[in-house]
Amino acid sequence: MPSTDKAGVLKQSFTFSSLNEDELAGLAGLAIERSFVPGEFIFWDGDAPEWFYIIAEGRVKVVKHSSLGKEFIIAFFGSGEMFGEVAVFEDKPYPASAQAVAETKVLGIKREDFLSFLAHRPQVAFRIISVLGGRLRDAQSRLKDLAGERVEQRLAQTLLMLSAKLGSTLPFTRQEIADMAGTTTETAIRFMSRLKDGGIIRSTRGKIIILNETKLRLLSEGPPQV
Amino acid sequence: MPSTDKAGVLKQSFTFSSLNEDELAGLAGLAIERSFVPGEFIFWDGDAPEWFYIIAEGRVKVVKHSSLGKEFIIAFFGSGEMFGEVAVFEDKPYPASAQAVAETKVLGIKREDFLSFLAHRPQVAFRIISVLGGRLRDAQSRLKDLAGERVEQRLAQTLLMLSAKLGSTLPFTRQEIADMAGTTTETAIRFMSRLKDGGIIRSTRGKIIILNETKLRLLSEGPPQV
DNA sequence: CTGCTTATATGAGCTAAATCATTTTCGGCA
DNA sequence: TGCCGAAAATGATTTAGCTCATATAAGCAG
Repeated sequence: MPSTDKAGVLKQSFTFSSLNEDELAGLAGLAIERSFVPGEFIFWDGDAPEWFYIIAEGRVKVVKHSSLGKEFIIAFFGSGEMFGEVAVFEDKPYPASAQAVAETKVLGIKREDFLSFLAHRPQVAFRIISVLGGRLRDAQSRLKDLAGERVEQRLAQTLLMLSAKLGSTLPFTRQEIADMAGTTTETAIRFMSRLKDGGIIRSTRGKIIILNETKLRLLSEGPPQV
Repeated sequence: MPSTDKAGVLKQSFTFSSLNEDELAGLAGLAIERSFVPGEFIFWDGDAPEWFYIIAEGRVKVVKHSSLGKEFIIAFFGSGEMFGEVAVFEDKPYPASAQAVAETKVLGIKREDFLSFLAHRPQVAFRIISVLGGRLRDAQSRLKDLAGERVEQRLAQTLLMLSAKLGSTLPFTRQEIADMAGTTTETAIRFMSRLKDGGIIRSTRGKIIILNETKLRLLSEGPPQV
């Protein structure tokens, strides 16, 4: 018996939720399932883009490394989200690496299979445009922050972005937050300590709970008048 | 008589070049032409996304401002390139401002008109996926640079990116380069002076000519061993 | 419970790059 | 031609935040 209901996984993803049963079954037929343990890489920056992925369960981070080896986290993805798609559409090497951060199952679809499936489903193409558009918007906003805001504001901005997506409980270490905001772990820790003192967050090891989003937003916007 | 051959402009853009004469004419019929003088804004960050734009002639920069007013240049666009599309697809306010940097003519198409045109042209949707994918890739690469590389390497990277798109003669001031690399004008000037001394670039006012791309690439990659 | 690993915390210096200030050069135009 | 505004150049000073070093605490395996 199948270990995962592939069509069900596809159905619950934004990109494919508009497909009917037959179409879902057809696409599911093209998909294979792969499992990864925490820390394992799904693909590496520079690999040929053979596969397009959808997360069935678990969590994946997409990262790039600087010339000095420092890690930058482009994004975290969870169930129903796709990744690796940019490389697939352009037929260029993956521009980043994907790494499982939890016990993770993904559906993989071969590049050519996916493209020919897509050729007959304009509505899926529109969904993809929508997803890419949203990601582009995010990326440009982060670019502006990295280029022009100070660390405090970048960190606050990062927390807000995460909470908009995941709710007020964020399952991240300070190191991960730092790698998303483009700063060091120490700086992230110091900032979080101040947020804790100010009653803006609460936290346990590896978890951050946002208590006062309004104050956090102030910090992320205004000049550092604290 | 029409001041501009609208269908001709569309035809020479990557996104629409696959359309046939009739389709081009149809789309051209939806487009209006607008002209801008250097410095004039086409839309502002936060405006409602009524229009989707294609450049007929001239040059446009897309910028975002930090909380302290510092300008960050997301991209420059020239003839045949589209901009403002992310806002249009998502029906959210423009996430950045667009400003003409030269005498510029653009074709504008109303959001709804464009979307309904697109609904019947999957091949155009694929082109758009391709454009968005490329821009997303660029943005993510720049994110990594801004977060993890030092200014020297970011500046070198910026020059390389521009030369890949425009050739070895780059019509930019040091200030513009700085605003793209996320640094200050002074720092950009100092860096350029060193590049000049090293015979890597030549330059006149407002123009930079890359003489030795190989050396520049070394600078952009390696640790600063100069 | 005990030890071990990993996250969090905190202090003290150091440095890349920003800031501030002034000067020189260029190119268009009256 | 000579003037003027913008771009480019250069020096001096300051500082945000990175680095390095060391310490405490929390979860987990045996």
